[in-house]
Amino acid sequence: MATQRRRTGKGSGKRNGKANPAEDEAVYQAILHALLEGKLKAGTKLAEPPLAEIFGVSRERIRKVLHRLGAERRLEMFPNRGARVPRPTLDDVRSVYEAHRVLEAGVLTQLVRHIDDALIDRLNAHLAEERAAATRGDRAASVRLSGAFHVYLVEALGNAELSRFLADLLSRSSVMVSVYEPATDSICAVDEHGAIVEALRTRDLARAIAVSREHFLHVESRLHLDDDAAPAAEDLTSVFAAVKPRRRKAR
Amino acid sequence: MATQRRRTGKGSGKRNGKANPAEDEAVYQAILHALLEGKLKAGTKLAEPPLAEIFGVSRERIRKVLHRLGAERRLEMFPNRGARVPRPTLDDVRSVYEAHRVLEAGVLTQLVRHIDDALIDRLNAHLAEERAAATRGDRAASVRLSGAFHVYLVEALGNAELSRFLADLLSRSSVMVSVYEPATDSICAVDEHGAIVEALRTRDLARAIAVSREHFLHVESRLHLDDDAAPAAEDLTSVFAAVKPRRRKAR
DNA sequence: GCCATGCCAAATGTGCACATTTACGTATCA
DNA sequence: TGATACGTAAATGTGCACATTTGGCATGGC
Repeated sequence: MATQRRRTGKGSGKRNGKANPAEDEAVYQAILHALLEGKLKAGTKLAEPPLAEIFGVSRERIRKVLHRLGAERRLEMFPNRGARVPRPTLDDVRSVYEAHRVLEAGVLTQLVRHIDDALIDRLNAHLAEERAAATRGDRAASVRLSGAFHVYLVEALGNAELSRFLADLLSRSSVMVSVYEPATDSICAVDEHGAIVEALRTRDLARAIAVSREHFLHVESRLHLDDDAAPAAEDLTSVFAAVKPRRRKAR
Repeated sequence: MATQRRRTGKGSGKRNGKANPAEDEAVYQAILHALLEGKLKAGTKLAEPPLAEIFGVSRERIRKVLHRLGAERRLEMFPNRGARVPRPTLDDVRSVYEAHRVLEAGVLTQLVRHIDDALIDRLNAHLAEERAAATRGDRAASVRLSGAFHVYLVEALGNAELSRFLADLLSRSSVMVSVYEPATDSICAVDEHGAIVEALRTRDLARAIAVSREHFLHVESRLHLDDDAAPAAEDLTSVFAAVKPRRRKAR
């Protein structure tokens, strides 16, 4: 078996250098969720030492995660000056929405060529779910299903590149929505989704694109700059208090 | 060894650990270029120690670059087993081409709403360049300008998200082209580009999309699986011989 | 009173020394 | 002879110590 070689010095029961890829993912998911939920105020600095202390992992692990999030443009990285929560401008938000609009126009163009009854049925089933959630006033489900509708459209093409791009856009817009919160009922109106499906069923591409466009403009028009209405916090400890796998003890 | 340290230039610190962020970028660009140029055979393992030796930098530097390339899906990462040059299937290639096709359909849809004479003039000027390169037989310029045409179309929208997505698709397809090399004259036929511009000028969206679609299908049809025709090498030293910033002891 | 300068604590960046895992050659046995 | 087990070398993963940089604060000069 393994020769038990204990490193002298700071062992003291704590796990020293072991491979644990799950820990990376846990920290990554925790910070990502905090970003997506809007729990972190825009401009907040994410320093390595306090995060390492909060999560009870080494600084290098935090470091790796922060750089990964930076590469995904979910954090703003400043050389030698650390990572900060990005402060998206209203133009940034419009850019994401426009990209989603343009993408969906292309998707619809491709869809009308390959659409079949089975897909129409699936989309209608999804619409039924959306309506059910709306009628019973389940706002969380409504928001989720509204986003899922657009995911359905893209995934109907079965193209991994397009699906990935849409997922990126959606996660990005969800962050921004927390800043420029619409705070209205549901993000997407179900009847607009239904109109898109109906246009697809009749292979009316021009109408499908027009409805989709109006739909996105409608959603976009609800955005408004609302600076200090966001309940986001700056205190990292309170933000990550719930998901703390810490092993270290307090000093 | 040599205690001589230069402040300027790339004084590749072997024993001395100094900050040099430009070195990261140099290594990254070198490997990325090798990938884009198709110099690396699909399936080749990129181990850290030999690369560190070749570039004359520390292993951690190589490590960081490899992981970055893995996050960009330009390398295949296997936990505890290193990085390998991906081996794209023909379906992968078709997926990228289809994504490009779908994206451009959306871009054209948006473009016909905002197009003006100045843009038409710029596009025509670009077409003239393409024709000039084609008539003088400059294949390298033809390929470059052909790709730039599609970049022009997207950048006319001024949307950073869409531009980034297209750049990603283009770099990905250029890698794949080296595997499934078309080896024909030019990637894009100039007259097809001209037809797109003409359709845009007359605001004929349906025709623009149809031409674009045919254009992409035309390019895609040239692809063919050509296993061992690729001149890619497996020997890392020879691949990176030209871009070796390594410092010798005494010279 | 205000700006410039220098010092110090904290944070970031990096090389290095291990631990762990994988790959591979060799020996042993059925 | 072939397949399995084993031991060793190499490669990957990680924590740690240290260099470098940054930001703030105090001091002193104008």
